[in-house]
Amino acid sequence: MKLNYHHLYYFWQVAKSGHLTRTAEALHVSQSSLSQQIRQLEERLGQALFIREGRQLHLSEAGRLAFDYAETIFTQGEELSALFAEGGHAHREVVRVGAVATLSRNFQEGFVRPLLGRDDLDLILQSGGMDDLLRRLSAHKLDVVLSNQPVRGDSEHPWRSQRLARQPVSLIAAPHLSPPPAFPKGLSGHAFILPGVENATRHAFDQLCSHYRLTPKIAAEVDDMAMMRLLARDTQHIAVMPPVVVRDELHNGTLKDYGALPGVWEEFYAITIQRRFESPSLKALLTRSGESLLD
Amino acid sequence: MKLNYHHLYYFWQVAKSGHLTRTAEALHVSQSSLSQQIRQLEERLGQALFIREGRQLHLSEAGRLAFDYAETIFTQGEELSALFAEGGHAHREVVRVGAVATLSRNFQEGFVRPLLGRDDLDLILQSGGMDDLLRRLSAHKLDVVLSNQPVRGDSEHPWRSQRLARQPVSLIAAPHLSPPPAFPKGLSGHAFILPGVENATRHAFDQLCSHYRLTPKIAAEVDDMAMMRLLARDTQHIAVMPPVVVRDELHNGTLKDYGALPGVWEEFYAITIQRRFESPSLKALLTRSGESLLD
DNA sequence: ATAAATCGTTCTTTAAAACAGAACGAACAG
DNA sequence: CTGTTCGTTCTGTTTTAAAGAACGATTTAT
Repeated sequence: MKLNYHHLYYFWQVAKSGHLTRTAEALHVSQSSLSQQIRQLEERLGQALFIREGRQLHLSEAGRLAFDYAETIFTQGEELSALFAEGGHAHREVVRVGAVATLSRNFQEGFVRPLLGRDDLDLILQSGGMDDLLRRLSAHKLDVVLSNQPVRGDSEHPWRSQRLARQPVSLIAAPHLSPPPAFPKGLSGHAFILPGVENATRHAFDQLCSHYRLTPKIAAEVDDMAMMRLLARDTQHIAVMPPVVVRDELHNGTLKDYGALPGVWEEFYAITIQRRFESPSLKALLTRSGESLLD
Repeated sequence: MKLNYHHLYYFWQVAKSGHLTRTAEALHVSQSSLSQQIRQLEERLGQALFIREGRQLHLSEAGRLAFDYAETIFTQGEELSALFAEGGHAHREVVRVGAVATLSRNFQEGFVRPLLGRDDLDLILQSGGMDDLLRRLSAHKLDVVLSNQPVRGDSEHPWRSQRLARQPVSLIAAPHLSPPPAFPKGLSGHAFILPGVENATRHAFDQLCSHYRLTPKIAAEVDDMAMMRLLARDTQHIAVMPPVVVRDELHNGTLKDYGALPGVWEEFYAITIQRRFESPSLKALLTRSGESLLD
């Protein structure tokens, strides 16, 4: 037995104003009709939504609960309605991409590159924390979230994490360092700029160090790749990061790649909610091979 | 001309499965009925929601948009429905209070104290950042947010900030300090533990210092009142905080109150969204005099 | 290649709902 | 005590949703 949204709508309107007669006039229906349909809703839900005191209506506790739901339901509906009302113009395709703020900008750019040239489509890029982005994903305010970590979905949040690409992680530092850093030997006297502890790359790095019984000196822990790039450029410390991030600096000799760390990868995941109808453009993005994303 | 949620529901169901006939069977209606009502929805919105290719249905861009809205609308509806379905038992009153994590725990406790004894009511307390809490407030997942700062509401977010109480802010430190700190003189040689710069109390403190041309030495900036309490207890520095926070320590002599700062107040605000029907218990909380909150 | 089956649309009829109007009763104002 | 106001209930009417049949287009099977 399904919930009747028509009834719920009337309930919502009456609950908002608190008056049956006035609402009936505003909605251009008779008060008897309103009264009946609200009663039907109450019967359907099995509980009184209003407490009748004399000739006044007060929300019951159940009513307050229902009202909260009705509020989000119908504000959404009105938003939708308004969206279609404003000019009958056809809707352009929209792809909304969220990326965790700590993600390499190069990668983000590589991901959306196929969409950049197209003027038949709106691209929306948003940065944020993982929690925030996933919330937006669940609320259908985003189509995909880019992250360097997969997430485990559950029945309530049926997220799907798909690895798009992985890239090696190197020791990056100023050129002409002496002694030149190398892994696993030749690190003495150097300090490190590392990703923060909640980063998966950092975890892999720590494991690697532990395996070789190294306790590297840490100069800084940085979450943001753009920030790490700056620090690598402006200090004499060794940054542990994917070379792509500092591609330009490597090319023009400002920085040098002292070699990749074995078994340490920066990984990239696309997190989506499984849907029957994915946007065709997004689908195309997700089925590309990983290579083209990382150059 | 209002949006027909009945039509939207059918559209949502068909869009989810992608098949009209199967959906018709699942919903126990004829496919003709489904087809017609979806067509009516399209006419109402002025745009095709499905693209008919041969005998297949694909979502149009407008359809994808509508589907996203429908999704949130009807998942909310199903949640509501489920809530009432699980046993016909009457709903207990619920008061959901959010508090910014930096707020004094004493104050939070004082605020909800009248509700603690009542077993006819569920109390839900949540901590979090201001952004997060306000989002929950807007989504009707919270009834009130406690903060030490007011927020300005706008048309989209009609928040109402109501000052509940204010309390003096004192210099708090270990007893028997020499020289005993005093304001505005007698601060030399002492360092301070202060609230973070985004805190309104800190702002008032800085203004006061600037007025007396003082540049106090800062030992630590702490956002969390509970943390500040610990630091005050375990260091020799002077904490700038409301005495309430360390009431116990003041009482048993672990800490000493060296006097209130003139014109500096810690303020407490309750942020709500204006509604016609507030929970009576919440209403009672909000109309109390401020004094009882702070002892 | 042609027949049969599948799937969505359209038209017409039938069933179900939403609706309006009148009668009723309780609460409040003067 | 007498209007008037406001919500409820009952009854008949109107509107809307639903079912069924006919149709056309597309895919599958023979």
